[in-house]
Amino acid sequence: MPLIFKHAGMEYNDKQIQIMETAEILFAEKGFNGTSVRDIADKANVNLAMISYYFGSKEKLLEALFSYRGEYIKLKLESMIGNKELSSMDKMNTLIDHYIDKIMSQQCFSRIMVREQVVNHTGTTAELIFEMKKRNQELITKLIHEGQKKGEFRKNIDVPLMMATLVGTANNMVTTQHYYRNINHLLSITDEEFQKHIRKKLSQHLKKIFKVILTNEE
Amino acid sequence: MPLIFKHAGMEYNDKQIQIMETAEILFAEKGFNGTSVRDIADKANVNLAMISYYFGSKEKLLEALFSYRGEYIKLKLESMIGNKELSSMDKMNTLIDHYIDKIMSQQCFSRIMVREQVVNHTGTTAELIFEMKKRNQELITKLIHEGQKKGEFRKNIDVPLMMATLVGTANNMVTTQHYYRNINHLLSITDEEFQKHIRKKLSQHLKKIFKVILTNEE
Amino acid sequence: MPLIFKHAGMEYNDKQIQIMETAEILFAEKGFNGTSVRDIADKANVNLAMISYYFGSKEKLLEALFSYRGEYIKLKLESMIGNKELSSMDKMNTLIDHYIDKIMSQQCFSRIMVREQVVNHTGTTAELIFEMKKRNQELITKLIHEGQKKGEFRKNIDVPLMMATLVGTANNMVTTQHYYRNINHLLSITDEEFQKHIRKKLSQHLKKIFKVILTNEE
Amino acid sequence: MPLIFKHAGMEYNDKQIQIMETAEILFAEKGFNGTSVRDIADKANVNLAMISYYFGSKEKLLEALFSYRGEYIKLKLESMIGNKELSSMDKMNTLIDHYIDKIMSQQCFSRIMVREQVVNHTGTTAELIFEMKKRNQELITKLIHEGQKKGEFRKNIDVPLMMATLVGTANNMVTTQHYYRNINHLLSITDEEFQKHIRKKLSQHLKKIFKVILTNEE
DNA sequence: AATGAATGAGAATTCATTCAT
DNA sequence: TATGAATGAATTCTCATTCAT
Repeated sequence: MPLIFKHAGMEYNDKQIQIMETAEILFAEKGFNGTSVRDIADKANVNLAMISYYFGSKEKLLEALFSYRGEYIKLKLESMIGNKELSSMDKMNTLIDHYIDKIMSQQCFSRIMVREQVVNHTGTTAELIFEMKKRNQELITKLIHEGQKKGEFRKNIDVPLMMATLVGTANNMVTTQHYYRNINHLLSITDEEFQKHIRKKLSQHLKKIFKVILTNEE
Repeated sequence: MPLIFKHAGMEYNDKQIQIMETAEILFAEKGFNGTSVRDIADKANVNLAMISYYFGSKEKLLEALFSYRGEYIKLKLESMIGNKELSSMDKMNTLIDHYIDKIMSQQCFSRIMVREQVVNHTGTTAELIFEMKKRNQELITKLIHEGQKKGEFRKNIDVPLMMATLVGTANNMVTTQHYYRNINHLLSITDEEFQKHIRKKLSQHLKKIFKVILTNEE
Repeated sequence: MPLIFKHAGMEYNDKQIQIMETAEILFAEKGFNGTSVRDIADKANVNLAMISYYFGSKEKLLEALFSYRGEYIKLKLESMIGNKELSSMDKMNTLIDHYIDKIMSQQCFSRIMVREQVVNHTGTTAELIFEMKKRNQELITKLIHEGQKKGEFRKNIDVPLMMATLVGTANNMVTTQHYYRNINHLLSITDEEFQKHIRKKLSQHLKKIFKVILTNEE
Repeated sequence: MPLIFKHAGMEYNDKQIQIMETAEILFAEKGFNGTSVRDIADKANVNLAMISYYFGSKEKLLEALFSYRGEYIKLKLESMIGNKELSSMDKMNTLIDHYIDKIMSQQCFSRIMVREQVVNHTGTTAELIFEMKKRNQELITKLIHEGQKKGEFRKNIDVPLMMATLVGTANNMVTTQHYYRNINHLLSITDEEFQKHIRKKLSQHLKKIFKVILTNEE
């Protein structure tokens, strides 16, 4: 059984990646429970039994997907924290763009995360999400403390609430973009242009909000 | 057949409400596909066949739940729009509190909505959500136009983006509140107090944000 | 329970007849097992429970239908047997027309009989069919003996085989009439005309056949 | 998925044949709707899920059975049509025997066909029956035209009516054979002998009838 | 290392019937 | 006498997983 070796710094072969990326699309589209392993096998053009063979179970496939997709933000964050040449607000703005970039470029995964977060908070997946969240929040808190120390940011910043706005707004846009496109008469532009448009709008919008949250005294 | 009379102004009997409210809890906890009708029947202490008997199918039960829970905001909104004694900003602040109130007091239903919005945008449920969203957005747009005409609000307000922040932030808080409670050392207070705390925090936070979005020229 | 009085010379009230005639149409269309009592109740515009109330069970409803429809041929046959003014061949031809008339005018019931005959030969319905068949066969055998005694008919007539041709041909025409209409380019005439056409054709056809069977010495 | 390869010239593996032949017996005995897939699985000694696995659904199992059993007559007919050494009447007599042989040797399937023909004329099964019927009728019509051209057969032969007698008589005998055996005092002979007896009787009977239909002028 | 065949468990739904009123 | 509400049993079908090869 090749299942054992998948831990910590796990690496996946082509077949496994192919399966995970297909599963990602289907999970995003129909939900975890709404997707059968047969659906995944068919769409990924692999043998049905291969999914159990490589991942052990459907549940573990989801966990693998989380470990495969979840490493992204951390790296970006860590590399930035120590940088002395940037102001704390610059860093925060960069961070906002990183979050937007992650959510927008991994829309399928974002949808899955949103769904999984909503349901009951037990199981390995929930733990993975929790860990990810916690780690990110710690780094951001560090960044904010830094800004507070430098006098750039005001005191009494409720980090989780602030993050709820960042993540909540971006995720909400991802899940309601078809509606946004309708309302704002953006049906004629290409999808690529539309994605760019949303990113820009989100970026301006959230930066403006964050500026108020982080600096406005009153 | 008791199925027929469920249209427009639909009224539900005690058994039906009992089933819907049980389903709501379970759907929120385990997702629609993760909940079996047997789960619902068991928890609601009704016969398994009664669910099909009263609602026709699991899908239609969800739809019934939407029609049962979805009428709330509209009424609140409509009654406020015409009020001449309030400033537009007052109305908007009232609206924010209404949204928070709805999302916080119907947390299970909010979770279900979030999940359903994430998956594929077809089917009766999706249509119901779409209609609800559209109706609300139209009323809010009206309110904003009113404020713009009076000079209270600035031009160029992106309503869907603004709503994404309102709804996205509140929903994100609902789904991550256990985490919030941990981080902010609020484990000792009662749940009731905690809920009150969140509401207050959310209210302040979103009102502050909205003030900037709606008035700040820059 | 009003079930008791339904035996022997049973009489049915309007509601019961309404139910039986609706059931007859549906049984013919979708088969006994393919028709639910709910289907019947809906189509007959009666309360669902009324069917059990009046007939005891779905099975007994079918039996009632058989007793309601099955009395027809016997009477016709009996009244003819003793008639001394007709030749045996005349009687046989009249009999053929009676059978055709019965099968053609009660097509739904004929279909049901065909279906029920095909399945396993146990149960009250099977017994009813068997009784009916036996009685008819006895009368016909009497008629044939009469003809043989008079020298009109030849010896060695296999009555069941002969009846198989009479009943089998007519039933086959009933169940494949849509096909017959296609093949013979009779799509433009009215249904009434078409039914008349089939009856006439069947009558000529079977009389010709019977003449050979009954008289040709070979 | 083993479902895909079942098209046109379809071949079935042992398990599939085992299932189909068991289903055939049960469908003949209790009707399609009267037989549950569980019945079939139990009697065929296969896993319940295997039936869906191999055939997709109960309905498709019936269709498979039709495709498995329905190819028989066509081949016999086609190989005979062109034969120049036989008279048209010889061919017709051979045809009669072929039909009798098919119906008598595949009694279960014949019963199923009779039942399915009786109910509503929609769905794949109905289409399969229709196609089969049409094809056979066309070949027989060809044969009759040949006989008419040669002066062997009279004009104005109603083919569907003639076929109704052939098929209707044989099917009626199949479904009422237990009754026939009773009446004609054939209870002491073995089943094998009885079957042979019926075939012979049917053959003589139908050939005699066909001779009249096809040649007798008046 | 990879897979076709198979399966036990459980899914949603329908059904004929019952029963209190 | 008639019926709305209710239900236990059975239905077909799908599912994730296993296992021999």
